[in-house]
Amino acid sequence: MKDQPLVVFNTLTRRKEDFRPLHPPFTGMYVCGPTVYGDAHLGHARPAVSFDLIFRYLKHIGYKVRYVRNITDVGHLENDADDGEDKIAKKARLEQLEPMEVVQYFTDRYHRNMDQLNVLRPSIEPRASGHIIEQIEMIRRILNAGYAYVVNGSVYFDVEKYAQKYHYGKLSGRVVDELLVNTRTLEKQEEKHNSFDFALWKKASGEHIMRWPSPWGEGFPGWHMECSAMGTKYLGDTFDIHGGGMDLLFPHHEAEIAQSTAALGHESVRYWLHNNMITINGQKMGKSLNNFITLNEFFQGAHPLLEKAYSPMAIRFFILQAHYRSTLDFSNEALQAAEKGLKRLMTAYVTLQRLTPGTVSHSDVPALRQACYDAMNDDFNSPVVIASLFEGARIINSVNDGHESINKADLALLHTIFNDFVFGILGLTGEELNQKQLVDGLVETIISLRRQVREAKDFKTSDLIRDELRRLGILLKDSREGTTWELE
RNA sequence: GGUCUCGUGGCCGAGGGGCUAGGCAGAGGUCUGCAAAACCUCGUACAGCGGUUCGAAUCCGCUCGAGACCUCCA
Repeated sequence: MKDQPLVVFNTLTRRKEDFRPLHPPFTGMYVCGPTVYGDAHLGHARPAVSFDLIFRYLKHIGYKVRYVRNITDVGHLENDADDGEDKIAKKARLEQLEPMEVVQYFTDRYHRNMDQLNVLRPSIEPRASGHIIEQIEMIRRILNAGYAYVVNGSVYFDVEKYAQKYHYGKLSGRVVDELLVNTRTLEKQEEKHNSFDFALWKKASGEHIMRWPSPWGEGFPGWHMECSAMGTKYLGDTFDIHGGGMDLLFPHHEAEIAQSTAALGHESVRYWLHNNMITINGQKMGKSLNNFITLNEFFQGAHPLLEKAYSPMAIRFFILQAHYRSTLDFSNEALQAAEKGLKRLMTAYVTLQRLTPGTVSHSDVPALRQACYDAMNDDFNSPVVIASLFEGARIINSVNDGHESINKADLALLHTIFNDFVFGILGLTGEELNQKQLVDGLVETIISLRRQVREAKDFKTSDLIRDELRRLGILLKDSREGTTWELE
């Protein structure tokens, strides 16, 4: 079952293809990571969880995966691709911090959020600012190949020239002639030959603080350069998978293809995988619409649109219940449904631990396992995996209730299925109860029961309760106002 | 305006020419001191209109509606 071909939907061909890595058992995957100028929101969780699922599954079926996910800390501009302020630099100016302080702060917070979601760390997490040399080198190669031009200390990609030999727009379906008509003409773009040309290197103006020396003067790299440079640096000139959000298809990924092809003479990426968006009230949740809810807000319930707090695992499960290429609509109702479904699955797992085998099985457990692999092999169809796992939960509960039985081999298989898929591949974890809340609640409950006993003048029982708690290190103190407690 | 998606029962979501997922919510039942959990049963959904076909939610066309990208966004 693991030997069945894995089929993935390649955005480049718009169809499902057999996944055949270049150098099995090794495979490489590059995914566009966050620009660290703010807290991660639910939209950021989608690619993180989706590609975590893919990373986990590839490893599960035996690949040695090198997973590269970058941190964008320079070059990502606001407003338009060539003349906005750098997002990081802007934040630094507003907060009166060094840009790298902003980067460190939000990178740390991003990592914390990803850990909470049980998203595995990538194998390599390169930063754009740490790869200026590689980017300059790649720009030089593009220039040498004749697909870029220098103007006044900046370097631009020559899309028209490139399009004469290669297919610009092959990933996103854009047509160069139409781009000319449809691309907005923006201010201060007179340096470019064509409006659709994009910056590889930008000259730094006087007040620009994030700047590096280059053959073309002091400046900084264009946003698209980092991924081309770092992807090929760590995964080779040709590598298997490149992922990211669908909103990056154009221009970001299209530009990446053009850059790599111009510099190397061939494309770098074999399979392009794109996750869809999370919507809120039918619209994409994103920075620009200012309709996003951060992960921390979800975890704390601290947002007007949230009826309550949602645990990281509820969020993860919510995301996995939809296929990664479908839009997923946020609502409190949907989130609460996910929360309850997750609880049902986890409770079944606990029940599974105390099941004892019988002589016959009434349910087809091997078929269940097969269904899980079939679903994953069909472009990572996690919702179908989850449906099968719920069938597993049904079997567990029925056996537990004595409505059916399961033989020894099938019981062992059920353990394997849950361990492999629930924890290993879907990456779900049991919710940890908040220990402090739990202790507080328990002690308060005991104190209130003891009060009833005391009111009934049953001091023998009330003293017994106090002594037993004291043995655990919990000291009860009775006073006129009532009973308080503390840990000794 | 261009390119491209998508419209599935109260909600979320798979599937994708005949075998009609799953979760949540709801109804009934079993169990039960009560409750919870669990199990069983139930609703018979595919935007509309045509067409192809023995047969369409699934293919084709049109209409309506929603969204994404075309500018930074995961």
